[in-house]
Amino acid sequence: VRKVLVEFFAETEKPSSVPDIQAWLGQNEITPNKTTLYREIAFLKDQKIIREVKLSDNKTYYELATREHHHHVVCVRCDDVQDVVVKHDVKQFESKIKRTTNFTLLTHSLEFFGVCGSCNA
Amino acid sequence: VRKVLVEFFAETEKPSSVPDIQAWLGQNEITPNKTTLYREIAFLKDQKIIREVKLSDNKTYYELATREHHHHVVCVRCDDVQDVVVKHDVKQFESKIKRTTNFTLLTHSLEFFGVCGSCNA
DNA sequence: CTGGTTGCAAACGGTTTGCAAGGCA
DNA sequence: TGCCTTGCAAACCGTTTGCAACCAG
Repeated sequence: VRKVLVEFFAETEKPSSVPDIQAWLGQNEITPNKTTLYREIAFLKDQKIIREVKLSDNKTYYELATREHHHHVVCVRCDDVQDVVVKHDVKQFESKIKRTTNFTLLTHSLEFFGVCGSCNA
Repeated sequence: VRKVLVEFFAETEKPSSVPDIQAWLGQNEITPNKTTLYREIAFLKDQKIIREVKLSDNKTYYELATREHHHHVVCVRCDDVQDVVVKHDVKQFESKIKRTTNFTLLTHSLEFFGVCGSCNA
């Protein structure tokens, strides 16, 4: 199952949740138990092959960790997700935050919500 | 219950989840049914008295909507949450995103994760 | 009488856990 | 044999829903 998962992530550009993955695999005649899926996902995450992504619903999404650092725009109508790469990123904020809060920063997450082109039409 | 909730949010500076609120109320001898809480929270959110906040766990948090627009720094050790106000904010990114994705942007969410001062000691 | 409020029980959906069984070196 | 992998069932936890009771104007 592990290999199939890596292939899945390689050819999937959008973040996927475990239920998403299970549904997709199901259409390809692969029907692993959900426990297996959750365990494999945890493994791949530990190995830093995939990374967690949180969108607005209370689910956990995953995407290949090899992808360039980026953020997401989520359509509130159709749930479509697009990547956005922000030049210079949020780094400019981090030094200020370190000064004002004395946190040691590890990561950040930035998502935008709106209505996509096709839903606007 | 509604009044108590508004008071609760007024004197609480950190985002709170419904289970959080229920626990806090419990210590003050107020024990409403969780259904009631969820319904009141939904009401306050509809009235735009409180707003939703998503942190890294799969729970929904709420805070007073009257607070200045800000973001959060979450300690990955103790889950402490601090507010941060970022000057000029993320607005600078939004115009670029509008151009490249033709989304109509509504909101964004930005959270930082790290280790707080006391957990670092 | 009516509309808004509350409670309870059940369901739901994503996620986790305990345990037993299977596959392979 | 021993370890890694899989499945199944049940639990968990936040959240939602249907329904009945209740209270106030």
